[in-house]
Amino acid sequence: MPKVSDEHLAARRRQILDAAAACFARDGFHRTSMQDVVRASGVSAGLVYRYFTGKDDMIAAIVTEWHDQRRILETGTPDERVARYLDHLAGTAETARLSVQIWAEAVRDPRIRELARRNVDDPRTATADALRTMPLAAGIEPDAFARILIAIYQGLVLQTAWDETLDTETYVRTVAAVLEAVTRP
Amino acid sequence: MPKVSDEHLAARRRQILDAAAACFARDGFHRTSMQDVVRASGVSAGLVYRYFTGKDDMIAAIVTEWHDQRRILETGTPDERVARYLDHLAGTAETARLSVQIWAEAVRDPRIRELARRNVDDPRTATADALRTMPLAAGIEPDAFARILIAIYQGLVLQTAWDETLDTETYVRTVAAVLEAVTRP
Amino acid sequence: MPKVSDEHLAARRRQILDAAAACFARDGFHRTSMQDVVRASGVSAGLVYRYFTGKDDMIAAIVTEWHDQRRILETGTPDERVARYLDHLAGTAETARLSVQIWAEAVRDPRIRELARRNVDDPRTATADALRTMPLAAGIEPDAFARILIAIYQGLVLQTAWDETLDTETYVRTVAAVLEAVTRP
Amino acid sequence: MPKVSDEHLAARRRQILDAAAACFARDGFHRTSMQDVVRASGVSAGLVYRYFTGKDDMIAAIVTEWHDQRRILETGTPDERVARYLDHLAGTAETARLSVQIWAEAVRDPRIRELARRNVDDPRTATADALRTMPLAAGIEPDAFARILIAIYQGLVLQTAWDETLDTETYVRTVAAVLEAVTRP
DNA sequence: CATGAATGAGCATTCATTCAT
DNA sequence: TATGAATGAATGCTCATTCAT
Repeated sequence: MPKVSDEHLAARRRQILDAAAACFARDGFHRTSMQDVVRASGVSAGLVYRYFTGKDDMIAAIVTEWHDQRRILETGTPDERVARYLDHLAGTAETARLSVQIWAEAVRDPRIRELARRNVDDPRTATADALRTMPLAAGIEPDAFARILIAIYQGLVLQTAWDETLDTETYVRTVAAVLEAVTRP
Repeated sequence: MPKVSDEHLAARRRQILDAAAACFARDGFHRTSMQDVVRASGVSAGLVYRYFTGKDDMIAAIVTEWHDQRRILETGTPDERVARYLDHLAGTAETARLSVQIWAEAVRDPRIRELARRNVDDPRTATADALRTMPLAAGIEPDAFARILIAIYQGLVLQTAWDETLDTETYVRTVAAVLEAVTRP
Repeated sequence: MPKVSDEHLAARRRQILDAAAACFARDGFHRTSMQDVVRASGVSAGLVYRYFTGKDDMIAAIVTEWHDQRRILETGTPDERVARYLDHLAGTAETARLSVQIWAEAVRDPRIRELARRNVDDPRTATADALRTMPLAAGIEPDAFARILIAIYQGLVLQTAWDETLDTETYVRTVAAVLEAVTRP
Repeated sequence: MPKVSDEHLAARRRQILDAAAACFARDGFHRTSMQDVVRASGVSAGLVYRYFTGKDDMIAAIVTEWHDQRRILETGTPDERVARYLDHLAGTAETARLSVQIWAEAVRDPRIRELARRNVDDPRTATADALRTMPLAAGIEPDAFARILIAIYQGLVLQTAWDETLDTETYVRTVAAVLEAVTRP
């Protein structure tokens, strides 16, 4: 019985998942056929179904990995968190495109929506807690401002998904200036 | 002779388009079958094709209407624009969900992407011009800050699409406070 | 009650039938939609169904008219018949194309096949009778040669349907020479 | 691993193509639905599309095979060609019916028309060349008489398509006698 | 008499999934 | 383990026909 190593299994799974992610980022979940994934991954149709129970399972795996990208804003000193937040504003275009597809899927699939919302809520709560320890400009509600910071991140992801040439550097600098103006009144 | 009135024709088109928009907002463009639209609109399959050449044409019509929702930030005094911008932060959940589906579609369809980008770029340019006439906090680049305002709008749309209960009021007030902090240094 | 004249009715019917024949000759019966006929005839969809019970009825009407084009070889002196036969070898391309479509339809529709076969058999029998009164070259069976003359006619119709530029004149002259060689041994 | 043999693949293709040809011969190309072909071939709907890109491709394959039935009159001594020509006058009824359907399709599809015309022109040219080396009865133009021989063939195909009981033997004998009368003046 | 909006069954085709090898 | 041929339900769309006006 050709029992192969766990590394081999994991590598195969990665190979399929990466190919699928590339397809999904480009064409969306529903315009990507399993044949597309099969072709892109270089394995056979049958094999895909030994690693994933079906298309939905594959989507779930990709969404789960995407979901784990949060936690950026949940640990460290406020300054560290700000630095990491600003860093992450500049992501790759493919990641951005995949995110947008997942956002759309979150609209119709409650389980994905749950994950997507936690990707907003967990960092937001953590950020709001941090903001409450700081002096804030007049009228700034910590919780709402935390939500605004998430929105700024999401908006940039969206704009990056549509325009690879977008100059994130100036954008990041100005976000920093906004943070400065609001938290150092 | 059943050469019916133009109003009737327009109303029929609306009826189909509204039903389609509701389907698309809920399930996305590709998970919505024409049968779904047919069922939701209450007309027959054949009739849909008298008003639209096909599914793509229907999507195009919906995207075009969505695209015309911009121009909010392009006319009036700065104060009027700010008021209108803040007003529009609080949209309906269905509109938000449809927007997210269109964003996702914009990733794969260049024509839709073009419209989506213009929905960002036209207001952004107009806003940046207005910002240049105002005193700004240190480090705030007019163009980047205009983009941030769009991002804030987009982020709220996204969060509204996932969570109907989201309290937009506090959010809007805090956005106003951010504007205050940045433009009245 | 707007009771119109019989001439009007007949003219309307002709108008529709001619438009239909043109469509059928170009695209065949099954690639021509009723919408095509409606468009080509310039009347409304509903009106077509006041003159014909349906598409099949319209086809039947056209096939019946086509069927009445036989009888060429059934009356007159042998010489007159030969002259008329040779004359009819050179038909218009549109008529030829319509004939080919009818032939194909005759393969699947027994009623049309019956008419098509009578278009072969009636002239054939009449011709064979005439041939039996003439001296024939060695080995020429009157009935088979009559069939051959029909075949020659059909073959030219077919070749005309595919090639409008076909030179029928030389062809007709050589058919006459064949007749000469066979009937004047 | 079900990388099945090439023979298996070819056999499957044949199975589908034969079933399709039978359907097309009986009902014509446009009255035959893919479901009909699927039913007749005994395979699933999906499988048909692994062997043919669509209905048009299947028609093209059948027409191409049909087209290769020419060349009968292009090689060998004149006597051999005559023998083969007379042999082929007696074809099967199904082949005849398929030919008629292809002829009709040739009227509307320029690519099929091209093949159909070459099925006339290639043998005709070869035959005319052969005829030019022979003594001919008065008034017989080699090229026109070659065309007449094609017409005789086509006419018999057509009459066979409508009438399976047609006695081809007498017909063939009389065609031979005509050839005799014309080429041995 | 005449219109053309409306119908819905039927069509060609795709695609997630299975299973014999 | 790995393959890819095979399945069949579902999709977007067309079209002959009807009927309210």
